[in-house]
Amino acid sequence: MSDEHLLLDNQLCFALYACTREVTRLYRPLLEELGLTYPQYLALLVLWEEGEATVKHLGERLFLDSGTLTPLLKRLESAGLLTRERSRADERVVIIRLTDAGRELKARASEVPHKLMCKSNLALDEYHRLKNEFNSLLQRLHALQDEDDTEKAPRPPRV
Amino acid sequence: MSDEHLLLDNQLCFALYACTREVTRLYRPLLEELGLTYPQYLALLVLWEEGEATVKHLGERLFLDSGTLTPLLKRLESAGLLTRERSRADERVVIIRLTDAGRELKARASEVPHKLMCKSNLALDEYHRLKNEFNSLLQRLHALQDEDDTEKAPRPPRV
DNA sequence: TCAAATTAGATTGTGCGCAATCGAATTATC
DNA sequence: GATAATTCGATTGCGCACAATCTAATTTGA
Repeated sequence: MSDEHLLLDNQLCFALYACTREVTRLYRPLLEELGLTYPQYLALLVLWEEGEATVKHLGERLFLDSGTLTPLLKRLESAGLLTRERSRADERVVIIRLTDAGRELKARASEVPHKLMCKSNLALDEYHRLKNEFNSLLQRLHALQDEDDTEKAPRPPRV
Repeated sequence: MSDEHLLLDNQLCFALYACTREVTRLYRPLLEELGLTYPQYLALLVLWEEGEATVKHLGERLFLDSGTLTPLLKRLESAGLLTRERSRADERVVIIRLTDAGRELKARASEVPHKLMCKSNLALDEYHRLKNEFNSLLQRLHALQDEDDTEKAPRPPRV
C-alpha cells in the first residue's frame, strides 16, 4: 500500500540534506578553533579571495540574501574581522572590507581544507569527482531558476 | 598568494551546501500547498512509512535531536496531523501517532516526488545515480562518526 | 534495596535561511 | 525637473539545527 516513492530512503533530497549536515558537523570543531561558524567561514572565503565586496556581491556568490547576510556580517564586524561602510558613490551600497585581524585569520584557516579532507577519509580523486558532481548539479539547479525568471507565465489560479 | 585551497569554488562543502538549499527551494512551493515545511515533510515520510514512532526513533532516522524535533512535532500536532502521547510502559518515551488527517495527507503528498523530479529536470537514471552517490557518501560520513565514538582518545590540549 | 548511572525528552539560547516589508537612494521616463 | 520605477540594504518574524542544561523515569550494581 505504501507507495515506494514516499519512502525516506528513496528521496534524493534527504540524502543530500543529511550529507550537508554531516559535512558541516565535520567542519564545526575545526572552525570553532577560529571562532567561526560555517556560513561565516564561507563569507570570509569570498573576502580572502577578493579583498573587499559589497553585500550584494557576497549574496550573489553565496546565494544568500540580505536577511541572512546582514546579521552574519554584523557579527563578524563586532568580532573585529571586517568593517561595513556605505559607498560614497552610491549610498545604497555597503562595502565590506577585511581588517588586519580578518586578513591574519586566513593563515590559520589555510589548514582547514586539508584537515577536513583527512577527516572525511576521502581519497583525492574521489574528492574531486564528488566536487565536480555537486558543482554540475548546482549549475543545473540554478539554470532552472533562470528559466523560471524568464518564463514568468502567470499561472492560472487553481480553485 | 591566495592558496587555491581556500577558493570558494574549490570547496566540496560549498557545492553541497548550495545544492541542498536549491533543492529545498524546489520543494517549497509543492509543500506549501500541503502546509508543510521540508523537515516536517521528512518527519511525515517516516510516519507514513511506519504508522507510529517514538521521538527517539524519528531522531535516529532523520539524524535530528530532540531540540529540533520537539518543537517541530508540536507544530504538526497543533496542525492536527499527529498526536503525542507518553508511553505507559516507559514514561520517558513519547509516542507519535498520525491522526486521520495526517494519514489523509499522504494521498496528496504522493504526487510530490514525481512533481519534484519533473521540476528538477533530471532524467530517471541520473536521478538514481545521484541518489546512490549521496547515499553512499552519507553512509561513509556516518561511519566516520561511529569511529569517533569508539576511539574517544582524549586529544592533547593544543596550547 | 538504595544510590549511581543511564536514558528520553523538554527547554533555552544562538545562529542561520528565507519570505515579506520597509526606507532611502538612484535611475528612468516623460 | 517632477514623478515613477527600480535597487540596495535593513528589519521582522518564523522555522529549523544544534549545543548545553535540566527533569523525570528507568536500569544497574554493590
